[in-house]
Amino acid sequence: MDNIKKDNTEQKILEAAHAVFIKKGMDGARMQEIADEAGINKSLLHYYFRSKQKLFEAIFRKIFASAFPNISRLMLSHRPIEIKIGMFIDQYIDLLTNNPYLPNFILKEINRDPQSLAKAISQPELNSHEVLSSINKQGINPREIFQMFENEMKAGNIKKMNPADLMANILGLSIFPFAAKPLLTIMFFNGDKKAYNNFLKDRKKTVKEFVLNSIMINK
Amino acid sequence: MDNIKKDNTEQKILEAAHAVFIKKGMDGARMQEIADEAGINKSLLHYYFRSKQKLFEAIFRKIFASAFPNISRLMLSHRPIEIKIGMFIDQYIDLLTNNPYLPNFILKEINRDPQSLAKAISQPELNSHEVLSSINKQGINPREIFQMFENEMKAGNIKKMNPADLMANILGLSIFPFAAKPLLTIMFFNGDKKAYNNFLKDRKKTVKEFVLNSIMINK
DNA sequence: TCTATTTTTGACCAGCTGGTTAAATCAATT
DNA sequence: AATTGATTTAACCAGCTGGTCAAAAATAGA
Repeated sequence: MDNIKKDNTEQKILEAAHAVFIKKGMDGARMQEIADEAGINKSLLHYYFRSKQKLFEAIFRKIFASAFPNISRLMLSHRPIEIKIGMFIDQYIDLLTNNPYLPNFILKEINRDPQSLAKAISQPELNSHEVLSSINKQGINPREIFQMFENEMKAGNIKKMNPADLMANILGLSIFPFAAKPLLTIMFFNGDKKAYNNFLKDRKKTVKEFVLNSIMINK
Repeated sequence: MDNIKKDNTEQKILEAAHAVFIKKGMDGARMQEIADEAGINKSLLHYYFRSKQKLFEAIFRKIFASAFPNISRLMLSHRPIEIKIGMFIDQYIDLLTNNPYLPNFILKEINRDPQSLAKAISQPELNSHEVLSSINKQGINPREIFQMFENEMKAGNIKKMNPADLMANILGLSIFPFAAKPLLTIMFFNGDKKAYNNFLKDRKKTVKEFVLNSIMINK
């Protein structure tokens, strides 16, 4: 069998499906559109992936995994807490800047079908060779990160608070401007896209300042 | 003409459409489902509202308006800034607690069709009698609020920062836990819904502390 | 070259969706 | 009771969607 050709087609399908699904979501995407994007016959989609659902699940796991880069490795490393939080915000906003459709896709799909989410977490990324380097293969384990936060609090390095709140705050501050892009562009910047982009450009700095101002203990 | 009957049917349609659209969104909603929910024939939907699009727009404006309670009146009132921000966070999280599907609906639709958003802002809520009391009829004007923030900064009451950042931070911190409910329930609380609800219960307090800790100037 | 297997295609289908239409029902006026 | 106009219904339709299938094309092995 011609593995090269097979892999090529499968790869083309995956890339096309990724592009279409992330733009339109599961409901909005059309199999014909994916086929066109891949430059192949629609039936081939069903030949390689039995149904739209199966194809979507394959893509969803990838996209979902890419939305959570190796947080754990960074967060559990031995650096000062303010450095770790700062680096995380930097990396996360960089990720969102390069993949601005990510938040919208994730939010839409986890609300449309929360089951997929559980599945994606329990069966993370089984693909053989082309695993994105940024994926945390063990899945994300927030409890370890929460524990680390609590240790820093006990050590008196940051103010005491619910670690889930701290994590949610960091994520919310990072993600919101991307998820609500059209809203902010129109309401805050009167439709001026350049003004919105300038706002985004400074966002890494301002989020870091905002978070650290809030949680660092004045010495 | 029998205005009572007409109003009744129209009202039933609006309520049914509201319920279905907020659950499924424009793409996922079915005219038949709305008709069933209202207990009427599907053709009646087209009799009262010409098309699905028209019906959706009528509902969208209402839902969108309800998502922005009279921020301006509160924010421009003569109270200390920390009180105003605290009250706003209280009110907003209360609103989201009572309408947990709001963030998901708004985020989904403003990204699906940003045009509607512009329309909803420029043509806010023209309905005659049953205008929600919480709606700011003039629409929201963030620039006035930004100006107020800047005045407080100049007066040395809060730290200097981009007012758009401050507003985005307050909104993001408030909205994110609701928009990402399934994600947080599974990843943070291991699927334990009670733990998620407890988290939400304290959220007003923790968001207020987080924001004020960050922006208040130590005296 | 001939055969067997895999890959690709085009034609097709059942089911659902938003929407239309003509007829039936209802309510008010005369 | 008859007329008129608004409201409601049932039946229907065109178009699209995911999916199937048999045949064709490509490939690999003998």
